[in-house]
Amino acid sequence: MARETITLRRLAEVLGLSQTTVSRALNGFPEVNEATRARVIEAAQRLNYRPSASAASLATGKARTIGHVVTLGDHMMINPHFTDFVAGAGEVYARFGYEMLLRITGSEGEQDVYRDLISRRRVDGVVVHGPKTRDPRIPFLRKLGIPFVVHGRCEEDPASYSWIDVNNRRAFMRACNFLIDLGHRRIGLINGIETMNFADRRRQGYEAALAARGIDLDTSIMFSADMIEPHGYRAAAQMLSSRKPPTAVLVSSILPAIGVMRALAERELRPATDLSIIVFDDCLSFLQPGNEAVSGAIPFFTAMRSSMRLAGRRVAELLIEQIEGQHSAPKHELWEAELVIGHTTGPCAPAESQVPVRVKPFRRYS
Amino acid sequence: MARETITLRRLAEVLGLSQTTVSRALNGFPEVNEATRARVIEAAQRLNYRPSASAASLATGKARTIGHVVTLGDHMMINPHFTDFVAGAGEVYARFGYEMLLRITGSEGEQDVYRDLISRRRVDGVVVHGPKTRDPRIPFLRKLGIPFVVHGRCEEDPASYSWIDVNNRRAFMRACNFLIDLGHRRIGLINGIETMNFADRRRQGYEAALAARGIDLDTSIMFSADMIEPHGYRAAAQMLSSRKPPTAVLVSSILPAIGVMRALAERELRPATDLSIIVFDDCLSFLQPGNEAVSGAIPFFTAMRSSMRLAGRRVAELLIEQIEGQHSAPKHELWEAELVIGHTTGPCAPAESQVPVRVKPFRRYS
DNA sequence: TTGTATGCGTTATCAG
DNA sequence: CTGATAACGCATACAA
Repeated sequence: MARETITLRRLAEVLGLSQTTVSRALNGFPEVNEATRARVIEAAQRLNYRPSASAASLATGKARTIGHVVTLGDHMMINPHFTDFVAGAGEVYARFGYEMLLRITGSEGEQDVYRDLISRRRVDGVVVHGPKTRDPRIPFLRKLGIPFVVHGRCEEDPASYSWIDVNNRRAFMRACNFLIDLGHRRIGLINGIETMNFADRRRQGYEAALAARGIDLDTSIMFSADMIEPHGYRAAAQMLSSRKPPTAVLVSSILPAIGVMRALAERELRPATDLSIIVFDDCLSFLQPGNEAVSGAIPFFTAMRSSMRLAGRRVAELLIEQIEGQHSAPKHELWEAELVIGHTTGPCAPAESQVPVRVKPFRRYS
Repeated sequence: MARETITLRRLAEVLGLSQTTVSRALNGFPEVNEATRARVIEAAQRLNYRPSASAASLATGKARTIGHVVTLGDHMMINPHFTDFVAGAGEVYARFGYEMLLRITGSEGEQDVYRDLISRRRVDGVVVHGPKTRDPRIPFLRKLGIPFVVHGRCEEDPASYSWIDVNNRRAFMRACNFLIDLGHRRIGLINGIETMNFADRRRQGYEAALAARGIDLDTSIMFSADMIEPHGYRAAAQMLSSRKPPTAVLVSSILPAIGVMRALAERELRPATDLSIIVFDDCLSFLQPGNEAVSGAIPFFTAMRSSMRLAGRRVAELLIEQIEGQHSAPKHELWEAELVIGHTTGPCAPAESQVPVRVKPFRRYS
């Protein structure tokens, strides 16, 4: 029983008006008589009129669509952090009447995907996910002259485009200092893939903190791979089985941190007591009891925390501004992660510790 | 340096041909001279010509886009299983030249979203995610007369539309029988939200298996909520703290199962030994070491397993068939989940067990 | 305040 | 094998 689709022309016929007037009435032009406008709107609703997206797009030159290109990781997987980011962006798109286009792609020919999206005029702008330290996509998109916002940033010429990033370097420096203050001296690192700029900067923070306290690096307790559970498990298993296991570890995502927990359980070891763990927590919704601003209860993991969902929202807002506004200067936001103390950190065992330390759970450091 | 976008007309001018011929050459019409076709293709590539999506869509009436509407859960979250599904679907879309449109929505006014998508002709078809036992979306979409495929199915009139589903009832029956065979008599259930048809059917399977072996239901060890980590944790914590904890538990997703592990660790209990766990595993990529066909190694969790990614692929294929083909009859596929034995199941402790049982890990039952 | 005429960039019909 | 020409459904400059 599909009712025939109703077009602007038919709607105008029915109303005994011209297409122009109907179009203007519907699009809120001021010069329309309020009485006719009311009539038009009523009829449009009654007949369930909706303008054809492609016709509107063809006429205006705007697609009212934003592209997200997600690159499948080593494990042919979509980064699960993407889910929450997209949820945040989606809210904003809904509010402003934009659609979200998703392209899944392998790592080869990524640029072609962008070019394709742009030159077929399917999107008005794109969001760049997971920038590498040097990422050819950015100069490429700049050359194309299309609006885009980067979630994260690159090292080259970051002033020339809009981005939103977390201060990853400082976050890991801080987390590391916190562990050192607890008396830990042997601190492992389970990082993401370090061609990713965020992971690279996290390692810098870790190294800087150790260096500042005169602790030598030990690459045998530094790991880097996709942020998935098995990576955390394997890295932890290897460290815990070594002759000189670390007393604390910095983990780049809550997913590998779960793997660390598994490795501990397998050995009947306990977090905090036997191994202190701090994770970078993007507030993955499927691991949190509530929404992004997890409130009240003491979280399980001690974490540096920053919300993916919020980032998604903000990136979407910036991009829409850029698309609709006059060409303003690029904008940047550098967010500080919040340190939240949970149940997975504690003082270093006396044997290795220099000073006994006591910590109250759940203090927040701005 | 945004090169001016090149249109069919300009391309035709450059070539000294008519738009018609150029269009035909590019779209592979047989009546074009192969020499001219080659010339056209060469020029198109050189000038980087791409047809405007909206113009093509307007002319053909096809959007070459498929809509996915994802409803935010209680925790404002996107179901993480969605990620892998979408990765599978995306592969197929890429292969057939379709785009994927994603709409994030709250639970209210879901139907409006579909209506909007369809009547603005933004999509040629939609995928229905997470059908409830009675789901108004299905009759609604049928009435609209638009192509759609359901991932899962509803109870009402399932023959009237295309779907792909896992035999959830049998999967849980099988898992439950396996536990009973191991000597377990007190088996808990940590289920998804039971207005979802898949969760409802899983409970049916669980209940049927118990009933068949003369074991009474005990609602104090049956839980139902969003499939997230904290749900598994809380349910397990509650059961383990009770006077008569279960010796085994059936869990609806690997995420709450991780929560169960946390509850165990907290009490210094061990999986298999102290509590047997079987999970329904959708092969979430961020928890697996490899791709969907996790090969070789013994998995940690004993699981009923079915791949989300494969389901995404197949659903996309069916939908495209339906869009492009002649109106064929609805198709249905009911997949059987595979039982894979990992490290989280073992015989019931002698005190309660009737027969001692020994199990080899990693046998697969087709 | 309303209407006419034209263009947006394709595809498709019908001649040649 | 190729080319005019007319849709497709909307927006908008210009006219009234």
